[in-house]
Amino acid sequence: MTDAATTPTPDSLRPRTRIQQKNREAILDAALGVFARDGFAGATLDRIAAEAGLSKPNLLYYFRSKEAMHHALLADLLDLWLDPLRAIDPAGEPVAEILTYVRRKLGMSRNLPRESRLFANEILQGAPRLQGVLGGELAGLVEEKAAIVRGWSAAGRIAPVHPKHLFFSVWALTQHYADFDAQVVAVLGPEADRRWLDAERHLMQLFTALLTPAPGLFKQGGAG
Amino acid sequence: MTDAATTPTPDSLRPRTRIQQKNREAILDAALGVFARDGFAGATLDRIAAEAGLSKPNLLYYFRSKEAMHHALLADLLDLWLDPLRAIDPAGEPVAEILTYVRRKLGMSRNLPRESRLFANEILQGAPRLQGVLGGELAGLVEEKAAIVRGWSAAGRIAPVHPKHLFFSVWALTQHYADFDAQVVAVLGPEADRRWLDAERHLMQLFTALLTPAPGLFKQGGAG
DNA sequence: GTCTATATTAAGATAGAC
DNA sequence: GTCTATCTTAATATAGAC
Repeated sequence: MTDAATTPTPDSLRPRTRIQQKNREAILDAALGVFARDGFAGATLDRIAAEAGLSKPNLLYYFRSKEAMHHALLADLLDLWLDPLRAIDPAGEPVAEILTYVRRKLGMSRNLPRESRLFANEILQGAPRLQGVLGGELAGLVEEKAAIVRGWSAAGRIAPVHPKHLFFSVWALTQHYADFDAQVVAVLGPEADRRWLDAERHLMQLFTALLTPAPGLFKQGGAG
Repeated sequence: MTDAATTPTPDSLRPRTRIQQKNREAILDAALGVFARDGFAGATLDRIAAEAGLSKPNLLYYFRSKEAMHHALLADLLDLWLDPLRAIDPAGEPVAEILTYVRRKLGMSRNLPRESRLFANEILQGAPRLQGVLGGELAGLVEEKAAIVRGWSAAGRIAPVHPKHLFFSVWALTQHYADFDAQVVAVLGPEADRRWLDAERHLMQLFTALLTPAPGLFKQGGAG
């Protein structure tokens, strides 16, 4: 079955010419930067137009409103954002699985800081446009992964931790380096160049200490 | 020496009638809520006026501009924000000092969430009005306290950690519960009522695990 | 599809009566 | 000190030519 009118084709996937695609992407890229820095209310179409290299009315040819641009960005974001969490494998080695998760999330902070800030802005403002998704898709996925962590704790393969607060910790610690970068850089001064490397080392140490089970208790099966 | 004209009296301390004081405080209180939720650009004088129970022109009788209100809030905030960090005592028991610090910071997230979000909004936007203070007062204080932590690590009284990234971790983990409350509540669902208690337990466990030095290495002096 | 010109609304700030 | 009325600017969005 090829793509057809059977399933309602989402707006973001409607076929377009190469020029249309290119302009759409240029607009969304510019909008991402502006929304991330200035928030929804602080962002202006003038700025987005300038950064995209298009005129303001031309922006509104591609998106019917500022709101629509913001919506298009957010709609794609959560999926991307949750990829590392989805990748947690119940069959993997528990501590390694979580350390990998942390490393991936930190990598996203480093490589996608605008996305992180867009998300942070939205949540800070009470998640007016994400409420449903947070309580639905996100809560469901977290519930599923929390059960895995709970199982690992019960089996003594990691220390007993509150699974959901463990995830909060991963989010808080990794996203901090994107969202609060201005503060991180100001505090570190000349050390700031090394911040991503030092952050990774620090977070590996932190989660290893938190999760490594106390020796001699429960351990069943051992390594491998 | 009582207060006199010797030191330039800051605007926020100029003597006022009780009514003036009360209105000023009502305005700042309302402004704090609105700036925290909507960011600087998203905040409107109409909203602030409504929440303060005053007319818009009356707001501008007390503060010459929206910018001035924001400035007044930020000016007081950093001092308050850094109090728990200042309280870290080099003569205290290392792990206990840091756990106390974490507990105080978490308490501030719980009791002063608007302040936390105001601060987060500002940093998220690149700290345009705090750059100087972050690189000055904040960086200086962190440097001082980092030296203490470094000393504790060197003496084997806590595990060897990167002191500044340790502070970042405290900030990220505690402020997350204020700034991302919408997400925390959505993910926890019915558990959300217990979030502050569970967060405290989780963070105590996390920092205890991170900081407690490996037994048998270095330990000099022991308990007491 | 892209532009110039413009309608419309909202928000910061001021004037001036009381 | 506080209000109503208003000025002014800036920003979203649209009309209509090309």
